[in-house]
Amino acid sequence: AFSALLVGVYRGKKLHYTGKIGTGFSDKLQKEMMKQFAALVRSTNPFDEEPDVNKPSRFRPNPPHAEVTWLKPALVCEVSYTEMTTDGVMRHPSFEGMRIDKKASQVKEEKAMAVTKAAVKKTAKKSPPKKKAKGTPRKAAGPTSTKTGRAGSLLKKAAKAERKTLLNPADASQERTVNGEKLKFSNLDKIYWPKEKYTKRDMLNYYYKVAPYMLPYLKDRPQSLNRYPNGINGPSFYQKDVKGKVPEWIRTFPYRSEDEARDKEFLVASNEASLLYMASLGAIEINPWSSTIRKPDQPDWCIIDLDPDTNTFEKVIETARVTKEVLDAIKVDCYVKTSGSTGIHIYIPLGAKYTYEQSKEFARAIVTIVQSQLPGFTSIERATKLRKGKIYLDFLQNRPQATLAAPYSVRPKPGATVSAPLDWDEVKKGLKLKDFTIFNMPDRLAGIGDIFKPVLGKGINMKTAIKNIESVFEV
DNA sequence: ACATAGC
DNA sequence: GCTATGTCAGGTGCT
DNA sequence: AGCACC
Ligand SMILES: [Mn+2]
Ligand SMILES: [Mn+2]
Repeated sequence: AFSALLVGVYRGKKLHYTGKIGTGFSDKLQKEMMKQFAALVRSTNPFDEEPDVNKPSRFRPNPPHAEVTWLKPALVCEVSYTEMTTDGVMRHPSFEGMRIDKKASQVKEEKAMAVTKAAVKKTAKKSPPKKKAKGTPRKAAGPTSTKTGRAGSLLKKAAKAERKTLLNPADASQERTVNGEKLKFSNLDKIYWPKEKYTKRDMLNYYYKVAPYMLPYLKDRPQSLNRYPNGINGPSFYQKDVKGKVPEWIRTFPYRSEDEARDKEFLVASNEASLLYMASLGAIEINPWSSTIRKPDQPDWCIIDLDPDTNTFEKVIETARVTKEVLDAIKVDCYVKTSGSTGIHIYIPLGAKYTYEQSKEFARAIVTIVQSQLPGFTSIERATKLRKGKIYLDFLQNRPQATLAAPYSVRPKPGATVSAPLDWDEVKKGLKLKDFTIFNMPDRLAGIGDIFKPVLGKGINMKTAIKNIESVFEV
């Protein structure tokens, strides 16, 4: 298979590079295309200038190494994209299909058109095959947004442009209606990140932009609020019980704590308005349960939380890779994200089919194997004193009421970092937590979409997985 | 943000 | 009446 | 029962 297509258009006699397409083709279609490509392989670059296929982009800061296979520029395909960047390549390109009706030599740059026609571009091409990665670099934002509309039903899945901004840069206090609820945002000029001078407004605008991608991981889940009303260097506090303290449209989930004989209520996220409401309270971090109120004791995912303590992030990356190998060996799907702070989170989809207890014990089995393979710098001891500074393979977050920073959650850390879902091919030397922030995550999402989505899928078969553990690892 | 204690 | 201060977690593994 | 930990 190939990871991306390099395409271009003719300027006079010269074929000019216009970008790399990494999405929009199915596995089946890819197979057919590869057959077609076989006869067109050539040894030299057909473009006027050779593109750098390994150039990092803003949303793939550390792309997997790609090798190019050049093709004769004989084939034409259709591509949707949101605009041309200042570097002259397509922004958020997505493959829309081959065009057997067009000759390669006819493919010219399209002019900006009215909103009714063509977000479409025809191009001749060649391709850089690679294993299975999905790379799609591009660079820097254009200064204006060249409006390219959608050509109706022709485009099934055009790359989405970033959502527009929620709050204006001028007023310190603003009201907006979201999901039919009037939300008041105040203290918008308050500096939440002093070193960078990022404000509460910056954070709220971020949450608004990513809300559609983030909501599935929050909806119907009780929340543990961790509030920083005066920014990341100010005092913070936890808030779980919101009974009588939130507007009536905010959903809640009743509970009783062990010691206190008082009725309490968790806040439950239900829509964008509730996400923005939490953020407006200074909840920089969003910390949802792993289960929903529909099945409060049955988590949708199992978490393996890698906490580095004194170790380098390189070692955490190595630990994540070993964890992935162990899970691959027993045929268990898993997905990975940066914590946004110092560690890495690995999620295994459970489909709300098992209890927290089962999830925890499954995680324990996995991390026990990982620890035995990396005894030098990992630990599963709960007591920090016994860990001796090793990476903690934390499986104990798989219990009722425990939370972790959600996918795409902002963290109260320098740089306004966010928890960033990753492709496994990005989890390698060179990965940096600080590469993912409130300012570049919306672009990455528009480009590659929510790659964490399978976490909410059908879920693994734990019985089969445990059987595989027994046979593969002889435990 | 809000309740209560203290001046 | 005004300002200062306090409060806004909690279950669990373990000793 | 109390503490440490997340
Ligand atoms: Mn962690
Ligand atoms: Mn942890």
